Amino acid sequence: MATTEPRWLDDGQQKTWRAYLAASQLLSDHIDRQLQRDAGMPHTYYALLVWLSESPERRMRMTDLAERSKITRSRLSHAVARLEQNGWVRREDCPTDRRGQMAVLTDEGFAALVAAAPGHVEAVRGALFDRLTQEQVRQLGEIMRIVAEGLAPRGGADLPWRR
Amino acid sequence: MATTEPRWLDDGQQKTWRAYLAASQLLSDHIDRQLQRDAGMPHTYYALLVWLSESPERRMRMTDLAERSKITRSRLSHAVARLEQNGWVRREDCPTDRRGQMAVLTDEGFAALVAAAPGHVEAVRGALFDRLTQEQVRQLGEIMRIVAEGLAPRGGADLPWRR
DNA sequence: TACGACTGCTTGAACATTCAACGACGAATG
DNA sequence: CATTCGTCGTTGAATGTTCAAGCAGTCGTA
Repeated sequence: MATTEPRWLDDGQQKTWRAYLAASQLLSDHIDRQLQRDAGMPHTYYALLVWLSESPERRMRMTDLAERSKITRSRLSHAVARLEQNGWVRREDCPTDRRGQMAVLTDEGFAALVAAAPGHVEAVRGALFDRLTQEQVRQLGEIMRIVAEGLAPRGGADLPWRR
Repeated sequence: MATTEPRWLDDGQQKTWRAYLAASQLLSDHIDRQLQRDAGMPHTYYALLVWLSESPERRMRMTDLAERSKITRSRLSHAVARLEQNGWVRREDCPTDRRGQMAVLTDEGFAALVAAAPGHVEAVRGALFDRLTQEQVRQLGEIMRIVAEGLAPRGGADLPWRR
Protein backbone atom coordinates (compact mmCIF):
# COMPACT_ATOMS: atom_id res chain seq x y z
CA MET A 1 0.00 0.00 0.00
CA ALA A 2 1.39 3.37 0.97
CA THR A 3 2.22 5.47 -2.00
CA THR A 4 5.93 5.89 -1.50
CA GLU A 5 7.10 8.93 0.41
CA PRO A 6 7.78 11.75 -2.03
CA ARG A 7 11.39 12.70 -2.62
CA TRP A 8 11.48 16.08 -0.92
CA LEU A 9 13.99 18.71 -1.87
CA ASP A 10 17.24 18.65 0.04
CA ASP A 11 18.41 21.74 1.83
CA GLY A 12 20.44 23.15 -1.03
CA GLN A 13 17.65 22.60 -3.52
CA GLN A 14 15.15 24.17 -1.18
CA LYS A 15 17.25 27.29 -0.79
CA THR A 16 17.88 27.51 -4.49
CA TRP A 17 14.20 27.13 -5.27
CA ARG A 18 13.18 29.88 -2.90
CA ALA A 19 15.89 32.16 -4.15
CA TYR A 20 14.69 31.50 -7.66
CA LEU A 21 11.10 32.26 -6.76
CA ALA A 22 12.01 35.50 -5.06
CA ALA A 23 14.36 36.63 -7.79
CA SER A 24 12.12 35.81 -10.70
CA GLN A 25 9.16 37.47 -9.04
CA LEU A 26 11.14 40.60 -8.27
CA LEU A 27 12.76 40.68 -11.66
CA SER A 28 9.60 40.35 -13.68
CA ASP A 29 7.88 42.96 -11.54
CA HIS A 30 10.83 45.27 -11.98
CA ILE A 31 10.90 44.87 -15.74
CA ASP A 32 7.15 45.10 -16.10
CA ARG A 33 6.93 48.24 -14.06
CA GLN A 34 9.68 49.94 -15.99
CA LEU A 35 8.10 49.15 -19.33
CA GLN A 36 4.61 49.95 -18.20
CA ARG A 37 5.75 53.31 -16.94
CA ASP A 38 8.01 54.30 -19.82
CA ALA A 39 6.39 52.54 -22.76
CA GLY A 40 2.83 51.79 -21.72
CA MET A 41 3.02 48.05 -22.17
CA PRO A 42 3.87 44.98 -20.13
CA HIS A 43 6.96 42.99 -20.92
CA THR A 44 5.05 40.20 -22.64
CA TYR A 45 3.80 42.68 -25.22
CA TYR A 46 7.18 44.28 -25.64
CA ALA A 47 8.65 40.87 -26.35
CA LEU A 48 6.09 40.30 -29.09
CA LEU A 49 7.17 43.49 -30.81
CA VAL A 50 10.78 42.39 -30.57
CA TRP A 51 10.06 39.05 -32.23
CA LEU A 52 8.15 40.72 -35.01
CA SER A 53 10.85 43.32 -35.55
CA GLU A 54 13.42 40.59 -36.08
CA SER A 55 11.29 38.60 -38.44
CA PRO A 56 11.45 38.94 -42.23
CA GLU A 57 9.10 41.71 -43.30
CA ARG A 58 8.32 42.24 -39.65
CA ARG A 59 5.52 39.75 -39.75
CA MET A 60 4.82 36.33 -38.33
CA ARG A 61 2.09 33.73 -38.27
CA MET A 62 0.14 33.83 -35.03
CA THR A 63 0.99 30.29 -34.08
CA ASP A 64 4.69 30.76 -34.77
CA LEU A 65 4.74 33.91 -32.71
CA ALA A 66 2.99 32.17 -29.87
CA GLU A 67 5.43 29.31 -29.96
CA ARG A 68 8.48 31.52 -29.96
CA SER A 69 7.12 33.61 -27.14
CA LYS A 70 6.12 30.57 -25.14
CA ILE A 71 2.61 31.83 -24.65
CA THR A 72 -0.70 30.25 -25.57
CA ARG A 73 -2.47 31.11 -28.79
CA SER A 74 -5.36 32.43 -26.77
CA ARG A 75 -3.16 34.79 -24.85
CA LEU A 76 -1.55 35.94 -28.04
CA SER A 77 -4.92 36.57 -29.61
CA HIS A 78 -5.91 38.88 -26.78
CA ALA A 79 -2.49 40.54 -26.76
CA VAL A 80 -2.51 41.25 -30.46
CA ALA A 81 -6.00 42.67 -30.16
CA ARG A 82 -4.66 45.16 -27.70
CA LEU A 83 -1.54 45.95 -29.70
CA GLU A 84 -3.76 46.46 -32.71
CA GLN A 85 -5.80 49.04 -30.84
CA ASN A 86 -2.58 50.87 -30.04
CA GLY A 87 -1.75 50.83 -33.72
CA TRP A 88 1.47 48.92 -33.11
CA VAL A 89 0.46 45.76 -34.87
CA ARG A 90 -1.88 44.99 -37.72
CA ARG A 91 -3.44 41.70 -38.73
CA GLU A 92 -3.37 40.39 -42.25
CA ASP A 93 -4.79 37.27 -43.79
CA CYS A 94 -2.28 34.60 -44.56
CA PRO A 95 -1.99 34.16 -48.34
CA THR A 96 -1.22 30.45 -48.22
CA ASP A 97 -3.62 29.24 -45.57
CA ARG A 98 -7.04 30.71 -45.31
CA ARG A 99 -7.27 29.85 -41.63
CA GLY A 100 -4.11 31.75 -40.88
CA GLN A 101 -3.42 35.26 -39.73
CA MET A 102 -0.20 37.22 -39.85
CA ALA A 103 0.70 39.69 -37.14
CA VAL A 104 2.50 42.60 -38.76
CA LEU A 105 4.54 45.20 -36.91
CA THR A 106 3.50 48.67 -38.05
CA ASP A 107 5.86 51.61 -38.37
CA GLU A 108 4.32 53.05 -35.23
CA GLY A 109 4.98 49.77 -33.49
CA PHE A 110 8.57 49.79 -34.61
CA ALA A 111 8.94 53.35 -33.42
CA ALA A 112 7.49 52.46 -30.05
CA LEU A 113 9.98 49.63 -29.81
CA VAL A 114 12.92 51.84 -30.69
CA ALA A 115 11.80 54.35 -28.12
CA ALA A 116 11.38 51.76 -25.41
CA ALA A 117 14.49 49.70 -26.00
CA PRO A 118 17.17 51.79 -24.29
CA GLY A 119 15.28 52.08 -21.02
CA HIS A 120 14.46 48.42 -21.10
CA VAL A 121 18.02 47.31 -21.72
CA GLU A 122 19.17 49.54 -18.93
CA ALA A 123 16.67 47.93 -16.58
CA VAL A 124 17.74 44.42 -17.52
CA ARG A 125 21.36 45.31 -17.17
CA GLY A 126 20.96 47.04 -13.85
CA ALA A 127 18.98 44.21 -12.36
CA LEU A 128 20.88 41.33 -13.82
CA PHE A 129 23.98 41.61 -15.94
CA ASP A 130 25.74 44.36 -14.06
CA ARG A 131 25.62 42.18 -10.98
CA LEU A 132 26.90 38.95 -12.44
CA THR A 133 30.34 37.88 -13.57
CA GLN A 134 30.81 36.76 -17.12
CA GLU A 135 31.15 33.23 -15.84
CA GLN A 136 27.84 33.47 -14.03
CA VAL A 137 26.13 34.76 -17.14
CA ARG A 138 27.42 31.72 -18.96
CA GLN A 139 26.24 29.41 -16.19
CA LEU A 140 22.81 30.98 -16.06
CA GLY A 141 22.44 30.66 -19.81
CA GLU A 142 23.40 27.03 -19.73
CA ILE A 143 21.00 26.24 -16.90
CA MET A 144 18.09 28.08 -18.47
CA ARG A 145 18.60 26.37 -21.79
CA ILE A 146 18.40 23.02 -20.07
CA VAL A 147 15.21 23.95 -18.27
CA ALA A 148 13.59 25.40 -21.36
CA GLU A 149 14.42 22.38 -23.43
CA GLY A 150 13.04 20.09 -20.79
CA LEU A 151 9.72 21.88 -20.84
CA ALA A 152 9.39 22.51 -24.53
CA PRO A 153 6.31 20.84 -25.97
CA ARG A 154 8.45 19.84 -28.91
CA GLY A 155 11.40 17.99 -27.46
CA GLY A 156 9.33 15.03 -26.30
CA ALA A 157 10.29 16.21 -22.88
CA ASP A 158 9.18 13.71 -20.38
CA LEU A 159 9.09 10.16 -20.77
CA PRO A 160 9.63 6.72 -21.87
CA TRP A 161 7.81 7.47 -25.00
CA ARG A 162 4.33 8.65 -25.53
CA ARG A 163 1.72 6.43 -27.10
CA MET B 1 23.09 66.70 -27.47
CA ALA B 2 22.69 63.03 -28.29
CA THR B 3 21.92 61.04 -25.26
CA THR B 4 24.76 58.55 -25.26
CA GLU B 5 24.17 55.32 -27.12
CA PRO B 6 22.75 52.75 -24.70
CA ARG B 7 25.00 49.89 -23.70
CA TRP B 8 23.30 47.05 -25.53
CA LEU B 9 23.65 43.48 -24.40
CA ASP B 10 26.51 41.54 -25.89
CA ASP B 11 25.83 38.29 -27.65
CA GLY B 12 26.26 36.05 -24.62
CA GLN B 13 24.06 38.24 -22.49
CA GLN B 14 21.43 38.36 -25.16
CA LYS B 15 21.31 34.60 -25.43
CA THR B 16 21.21 34.18 -21.69
CA TRP B 17 18.43 36.69 -21.35
CA ARG B 18 16.29 34.98 -23.95
CA ALA B 19 16.93 31.58 -22.45
CA TYR B 20 15.95 32.98 -19.08
CA LEU B 21 12.74 34.45 -20.45
CA ALA B 22 11.76 31.23 -22.15
CA ALA B 23 12.63 29.03 -19.20
CA SER B 24 10.98 31.14 -16.55
CA GLN B 25 7.84 31.48 -18.63
CA LEU B 26 7.65 27.76 -19.28
CA LEU B 27 8.49 26.87 -15.72
CA SER B 28 5.93 29.08 -14.08
CA ASP B 29 3.28 27.90 -16.52
CA HIS B 30 4.19 24.32 -15.80
CA ILE B 31 4.05 24.75 -12.05
CA ASP B 32 0.87 26.81 -12.15
CA ARG B 33 -0.91 24.31 -14.32
CA GLN B 34 0.03 21.39 -12.14
CA LEU B 35 -1.15 23.12 -9.00
CA GLN B 36 -4.28 24.48 -10.56
CA ARG B 37 -5.21 21.05 -11.81
CA ASP B 38 -4.33 19.04 -8.72
CA ALA B 39 -4.91 21.52 -5.95
CA GLY B 40 -7.21 24.18 -7.34
CA MET B 41 -4.89 27.10 -6.75
CA PRO B 42 -2.17 28.99 -8.55
CA HIS B 43 1.39 28.81 -7.30
CA THR B 44 1.29 32.24 -5.72
CA TYR B 45 -1.47 31.07 -3.42
CA TYR B 46 0.24 27.81 -2.66
CA ALA B 47 3.34 29.72 -1.63
CA LEU B 48 1.32 31.79 0.80
CA LEU B 49 0.08 28.66 2.50
CA VAL B 50 3.65 27.41 2.73
CA TRP B 51 4.86 30.58 4.42
CA LEU B 52 2.00 30.48 6.89
CA SER B 53 2.56 26.81 7.65
CA GLU B 54 6.15 27.51 8.60
CA SER B 55 5.35 30.47 10.75
CA PRO B 56 4.83 30.25 14.55
CA GLU B 57 1.19 29.46 15.22
CA ARG B 58 0.70 29.36 11.49
CA ARG B 59 -0.06 33.03 11.33
CA MET B 60 1.58 36.11 9.95
CA ARG B 61 0.95 39.82 9.67
CA MET B 62 -0.30 40.75 6.23
CA THR B 63 2.58 43.07 5.51
CA ASP B 64 5.19 40.53 6.62
CA LEU B 65 3.61 37.88 4.47
CA ALA B 66 3.57 40.21 1.50
CA GLU B 67 7.20 41.09 2.00
CA ARG B 68 8.32 37.49 2.29
CA SER B 69 6.34 36.51 -0.76
CA LYS B 70 7.58 39.48 -2.74
CA ILE B 71 4.09 40.50 -3.71
CA THR B 72 2.29 43.77 -3.13
CA ARG B 73 -0.03 44.26 -0.19
CA SER B 74 -2.87 44.81 -2.58
CA ARG B 75 -2.30 41.55 -4.32
CA LEU B 76 -2.06 39.80 -1.00
CA SER B 77 -5.32 41.33 0.13
CA HIS B 78 -7.13 39.93 -2.89
CA ALA B 79 -5.40 36.60 -2.57
CA VAL B 80 -6.27 36.18 1.09
CA ALA B 81 -9.85 37.09 0.32
CA ARG B 82 -9.99 34.18 -2.05
CA LEU B 83 -8.18 31.79 0.27
CA GLU B 84 -10.59 32.82 2.98
CA GLN B 85 -13.54 31.87 0.77
CA ASN B 86 -11.98 28.47 0.31
CA GLY B 87 -11.73 28.14 4.07
CA TRP B 88 -7.97 27.77 3.91
CA VAL B 89 -7.08 31.00 5.65
CA ARG B 90 -8.84 33.11 8.22
CA ARG B 91 -8.24 36.74 9.15
CA GLU B 92 -7.81 37.89 12.72
CA ASP B 93 -7.28 41.31 14.19
CA CYS B 94 -3.77 41.97 15.36
CA PRO B 95 -3.72 42.32 19.14
CA THR B 96 -0.88 44.83 19.26
CA ASP B 97 -1.73 47.12 16.38
CA ARG B 98 -5.30 47.96 15.66
CA ARG B 99 -4.56 48.63 12.02
CA GLY B 100 -3.11 45.20 11.60
CA GLN B 101 -4.51 41.92 10.39
CA MET B 102 -3.15 38.44 10.84
CA ALA B 103 -3.57 35.83 8.17
CA VAL B 104 -4.05 32.47 9.88
CA LEU B 105 -3.75 29.10 8.19
CA THR B 106 -6.77 26.96 9.04
CA ASP B 107 -6.67 23.20 9.55
CA GLU B 108 -8.38 22.84 6.20
CA GLY B 109 -5.71 25.01 4.67
CA PHE B 110 -3.00 22.92 6.22
CA ALA B 111 -4.66 19.78 4.94
CA ALA B 112 -4.89 21.23 1.44
CA LEU B 113 -1.20 22.02 1.62
CA VAL B 114 -0.28 18.54 2.77
CA ALA B 115 -2.35 17.08 -0.03
CA ALA B 116 -0.81 19.31 -2.67
CA ALA B 117 2.82 19.16 -1.61
CA PRO B 118 3.92 15.82 -3.08
CA GLY B 119 2.65 16.56 -6.55
CA HIS B 120 4.14 20.00 -6.43
CA VAL B 121 7.56 18.82 -5.36
CA GLU B 122 7.50 16.24 -8.07
CA ALA B 123 6.73 18.91 -10.65
CA VAL B 124 9.55 21.15 -9.45
CA ARG B 125 11.96 18.28 -9.40
CA GLY B 126 11.02 16.98 -12.79
CA ALA B 127 11.28 20.37 -14.41
CA LEU B 128 14.35 21.64 -12.61
CA PHE B 129 16.39 19.66 -10.14
CA ASP B 130 16.40 16.34 -11.90
CA ARG B 131 17.94 18.04 -14.89
CA LEU B 132 20.72 19.95 -13.17
CA THR B 133 23.96 18.84 -11.59
CA GLN B 134 24.57 19.60 -7.96
CA GLU B 135 27.06 22.19 -9.04
CA GLN B 136 24.50 23.87 -11.27
CA VAL B 137 22.01 23.97 -8.44
CA ARG B 138 24.61 25.73 -6.35
CA GLN B 139 25.36 28.18 -9.14
CA LEU B 140 21.71 28.93 -9.75
CA GLY B 141 21.14 29.56 -6.06
CA GLU B 142 24.07 31.92 -5.88
CA ILE B 143 22.96 33.85 -8.94
CA MET B 144 19.38 34.15 -7.83
CA ARG B 145 20.38 35.36 -4.40
CA ILE B 146 22.42 38.11 -5.99
CA VAL B 147 19.53 39.16 -8.20
CA ALA B 148 17.01 39.08 -5.40
CA GLU B 149 19.21 41.12 -3.11
CA GLY B 150 19.79 43.67 -5.80
CA LEU B 151 16.07 44.18 -6.23
CA ALA B 152 14.99 44.01 -2.63
CA PRO B 153 13.32 47.24 -1.56
CA ARG B 154 15.43 47.01 1.53
CA GLY B 155 18.94 46.97 0.19
CA GLY B 156 18.73 50.56 -1.13
CA ALA B 157 19.30 49.00 -4.49
CA ASP B 158 19.74 51.77 -6.92
CA LEU B 159 21.23 54.99 -6.32
CA PRO B 160 23.02 57.91 -4.99
CA TRP B 161 20.72 58.10 -2.09
CA ARG B 162 17.10 58.83 -1.83
CA ARG B 163 15.81 61.99 -0.22
C1' DT C 1 -2.64 67.31 23.26
C1' DA C 2 -2.78 68.53 18.71
C1' DC C 3 -0.81 68.22 14.47
C1' DG C 4 1.03 66.28 10.24
C1' DA C 5 3.24 62.56 8.27
C1' DC C 6 3.49 57.88 7.75
C1' DT C 7 1.99 52.83 8.02
C1' DG C 8 -1.36 48.92 7.42
C1' DC C 9 -4.65 47.19 4.85
C1' DT C 10 -8.55 47.34 1.70
C1' DT C 11 -11.25 48.66 -2.34
C1' DG C 12 -12.90 48.99 -7.18
C1' DA C 13 -11.92 49.65 -11.81
C1' DA C 14 -8.88 48.67 -15.54
C1' DC C 15 -6.20 45.39 -17.41
C1' DA C 16 -4.12 40.63 -18.34
C1' DT C 17 -4.43 35.61 -18.33
C1' DT C 18 -6.61 31.09 -18.36
C1' DC C 19 -9.85 27.79 -19.75
C1' DA C 20 -13.17 25.50 -22.48
C1' DA C 21 -15.75 25.82 -26.45
C1' DC C 22 -16.28 27.04 -31.11
C1' DG C 23 -16.23 27.98 -36.35
C1' DA C 24 -13.51 27.64 -40.27
C1' DC C 25 -10.27 25.54 -43.03
C1' DG C 26 -6.84 21.79 -44.41
C1' DA C 27 -5.18 17.02 -44.85
C1' DA C 28 -5.65 12.12 -44.84
C1' DT C 29 -8.46 8.32 -45.80
C1' DG C 30 -11.70 5.51 -48.03
C1' DC D 1 -15.85 13.33 -53.25
C1' DA D 2 -17.37 12.68 -48.46
C1' DT D 3 -15.93 11.78 -43.94
C1' DT D 4 -13.26 12.44 -40.31
C1' DC D 5 -9.82 14.36 -37.85
C1' DG D 6 -6.44 17.80 -36.84
C1' DT D 7 -4.89 22.66 -36.93
C1' DC D 8 -5.56 27.90 -36.80
C1' DG D 9 -7.16 31.38 -34.50
C1' DT D 10 -10.85 33.58 -31.78
C1' DT D 11 -14.27 34.33 -28.17
C1' DG D 12 -16.41 35.14 -23.51
C1' DA D 13 -16.52 34.15 -18.85
C1' DA D 14 -14.01 33.35 -14.77
C1' DT D 15 -9.99 34.40 -12.48
C1' DG D 16 -5.84 36.98 -11.13
C1' DT D 17 -3.07 41.33 -11.02
C1' DT D 18 -2.14 46.30 -11.04
C1' DC D 19 -2.88 50.91 -9.94
C1' DA D 20 -4.55 54.84 -7.57
C1' DA D 21 -7.25 56.17 -3.99
C1' DG D 22 -8.94 55.92 0.57
C1' DC D 23 -9.89 55.12 5.64
C1' DA D 24 -8.13 54.23 10.12
C1' DG D 25 -4.65 53.87 13.36
C1' DT D 26 0.19 55.05 14.90
C1' DC D 27 4.23 57.80 15.49
C1' DG D 28 7.11 61.94 15.95
C1' DT D 29 7.22 66.41 17.36
C1' DA D 30 6.20 70.65 19.30
